[in-house]
Amino acid sequence: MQALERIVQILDVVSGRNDGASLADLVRETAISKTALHRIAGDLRDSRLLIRDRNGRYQPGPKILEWSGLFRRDHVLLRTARPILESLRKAVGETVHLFMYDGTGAYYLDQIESGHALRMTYRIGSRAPLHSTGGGKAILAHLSCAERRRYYRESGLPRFTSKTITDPAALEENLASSAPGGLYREVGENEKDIRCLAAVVLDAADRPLGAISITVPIYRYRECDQPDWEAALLGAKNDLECKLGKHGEEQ
Amino acid sequence: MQALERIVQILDVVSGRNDGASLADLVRETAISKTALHRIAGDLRDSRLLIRDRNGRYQPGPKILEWSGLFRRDHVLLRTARPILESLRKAVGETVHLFMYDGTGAYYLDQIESGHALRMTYRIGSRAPLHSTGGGKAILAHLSCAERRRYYRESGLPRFTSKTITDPAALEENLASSAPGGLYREVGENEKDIRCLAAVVLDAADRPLGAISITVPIYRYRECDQPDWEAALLGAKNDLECKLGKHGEEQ
DNA sequence: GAATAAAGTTCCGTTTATCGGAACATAATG
DNA sequence: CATTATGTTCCGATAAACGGAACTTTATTC
Repeated sequence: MQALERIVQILDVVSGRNDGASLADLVRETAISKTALHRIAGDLRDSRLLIRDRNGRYQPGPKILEWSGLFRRDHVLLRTARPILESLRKAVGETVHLFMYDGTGAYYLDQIESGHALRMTYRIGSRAPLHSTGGGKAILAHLSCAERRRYYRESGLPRFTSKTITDPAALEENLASSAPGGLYREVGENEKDIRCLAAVVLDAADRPLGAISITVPIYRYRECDQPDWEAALLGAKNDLECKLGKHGEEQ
Repeated sequence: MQALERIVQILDVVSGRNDGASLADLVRETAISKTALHRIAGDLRDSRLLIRDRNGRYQPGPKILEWSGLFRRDHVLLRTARPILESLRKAVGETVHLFMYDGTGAYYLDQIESGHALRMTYRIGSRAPLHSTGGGKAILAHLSCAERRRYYRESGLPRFTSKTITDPAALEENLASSAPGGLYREVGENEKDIRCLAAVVLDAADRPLGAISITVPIYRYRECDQPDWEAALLGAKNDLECKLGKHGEEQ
């Protein structure tokens, strides 16, 4: 659908800038003709997906908030996980993430940032690679072999840093040698100088719903914290799985 | 644009339900053919605006979070107002709202709910009528006569309750007789048994950016609270206007 | 577990919604 | 005041989207 691709392009540009985009900006940053942009932007405005500020620049519109507000309010995983993430964040003092797996890939569903000035921030809703992030690896390890192979093939295991594992065989081995308790480590594979500890979140049928992770800059990492973090993370994982009805019908 | 209208319809239905929508649900709730729905929903999935859960039902996709996350992070008015709304909510103990005016209408930009079981909840991002809500009236009163007349004409001043003011002349008079300090009252005009106290938020050129309001169920309203609320609301309004750079270049 | 109904998917000729060039209008810039 | 950048309107051509019909798969009923 051509129209949709263009709509997405436009909204990506507009929401990716701090102070919106003018029509000319859109002409430069997309491959869409000025005429079409003018028309589509007008239509997006009618649908309240865009608004024009007093300088005539296009800004994200309230419709997006409407959709996402409902999203946030009603999303079971998000709503259930929030308080658990908050206690985890409080316990470890570092950025924690909630990943969601949707059958083809994972994305950041929620994030609570560390209090430190230097912290890891990703964009909520953006894609997380499965092979180079802690949460992604935790999920990958709990897919069937067939699904894993399909991911290897379709993604091509792109390299992000010098440490990214881009060889399927090496990745298989890495996944098999997980940390105690079914936790997964990742050291600089997705982003230089960042390490990550993650646990998968499974449903009643042991299929991965997503993952929880703790992310920390490498220089702030201390070996001695590790046991506490592992315990806290495992606690959070179990807590969340229980609340989602995995281990018997509680709650 | 037909495609866009359909996309919006589909996402409205999907995000308006608690547990997503099946294709058949969409066939029932929109006037789009099954074939087209199937195709468009597939395209929306490719763009990550929808996902399919394990029951095959369509759910809002991460792209929406991505767009709205950026929206929330970067929106000046929202970010600036948040802490102010929080203290206001704390001071009065009732639901507070932030309205934004975008040149043609107003919408709920943020909301902090009261702790009470019975509270007023609107959907963030949804439209707020200008003539029947406290915040709307505060904004309306600060538009030029021409803009106000245009709104009367275009909206037709629809009636929501028996108390809604639907006559332009009566509304003009109502707006002229505002409460002390430039505050606006609304009693059951938008929703039965709900009353509201609101203040406009102006920019450096005295044009309305939006409004702040306190909303309370009529039975919980006590005359004696009024002076405190008025003071708190005026304080919040001034605070916000200062932070936005109205009264000289502070901050 | 066969029969029936409902939901989901694919195919393909038709049509209409969208496309973009060109010309025009308006606002910024030097 | 000339010049350039930006925003807007018009309109015929075209390909992108449309929907009916047929088909497959999944659920429901007896």
